[in-house]
Amino acid sequence: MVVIELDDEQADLVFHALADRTRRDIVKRVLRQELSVSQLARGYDMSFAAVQKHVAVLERAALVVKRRRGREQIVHGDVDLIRRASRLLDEYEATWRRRADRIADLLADTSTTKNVTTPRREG
Amino acid sequence: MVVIELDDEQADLVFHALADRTRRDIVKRVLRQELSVSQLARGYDMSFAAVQKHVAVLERAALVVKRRRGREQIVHGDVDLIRRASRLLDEYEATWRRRADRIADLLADTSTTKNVTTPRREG
DNA sequence: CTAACGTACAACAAGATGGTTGTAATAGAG
DNA sequence: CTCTATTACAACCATCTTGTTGTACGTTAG
Repeated sequence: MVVIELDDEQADLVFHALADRTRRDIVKRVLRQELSVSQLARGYDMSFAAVQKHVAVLERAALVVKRRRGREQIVHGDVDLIRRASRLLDEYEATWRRRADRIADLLADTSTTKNVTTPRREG
Repeated sequence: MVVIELDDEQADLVFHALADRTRRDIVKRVLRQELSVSQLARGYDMSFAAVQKHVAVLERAALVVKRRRGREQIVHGDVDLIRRASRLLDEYEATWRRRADRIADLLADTSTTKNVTTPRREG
C-alpha cells in the first residue's frame, strides 16, 4: 500500500479542517455512513448554511467527497487523507525516536568521547 | 503502553496548532534537538515575537515544553500529544474499516436479508 | 404546473488569528 | 555596576473564521 506524504499546503488544509469538533464529528459520521448535507445539518445546533460551510472546509481538504443524488448532495468520508495525516504524525514520532536513539548511543558509547564537549547548536 | 485518547478540547488545540506550517516546522526541529526561542526565531523570516507566539500556541497544545536555562527558554518537543493525535486519526480509519466490513458482510451474506430493504437513515 | 425540499451563495457581524512594533523585566557577560 | 541578550507582553492592524439571515435556483412530489 503506497501512502503519499502530505505537502505543506495539504497539511494546512487537513489539520485546519480537523481543528474543529463539529467538523471532526461530521467526518466520523460520514465515514460510518453516507449522509446528505441536510441530514447532517439536522444533527447540529446551528443553521443549515453553517453546516454546509463546514462540509465545504472538509471538502477542500479532501477529507470528504460529495456526490449528487437527485436534489441531495451525499457526503461520504475519504479515509485516504486521514491516513496520510496520521502517517505525517508518525514521521514526527520517528524523528523523536531517532533523537532518543542518538542520545542513548551517546550515553552508551563511552569510548568515542570526541565532539561531546562542544554540542553543536542550531541558529 | 497506555495511550489516553484526546478529548475534544485537546484535539481542538492540537490540530489547530498543527494547522500552520511554521508551527509544524518548529515541532519537527525541537523533536530532533532542543532549541531556545531565539535560536528558533533565527530560522524564520518573521519577527521574534511572531515565533514566540507560535511557540506559545504549541505550548498550549502541549506539543512542546519550555524549560529555563539561564536567560534562555529551551523548547523541546513532547511526542505524547503527537502520538495521541495520530491514534485519534487511526480511530477514524478504524471506523471506516468497520463500515467497509459491514458492507462486505451485506454483500457476502445472502441468507439474512432482513432489514436490507429499509436502510436506516440518520437525521 | 405548483409547492416544498435541498442546496448554493452573498452579505454581514463578532471574534480569532497571525503578523507587526514598542516597551519592560530578567539574567549573564565584562 | 553597566551593557547586552533573551524573553514577555501589550497594542495595533489586516485578514480569516464562523456563525447568522436572506435570496435564488434546480429537483422532486403531488
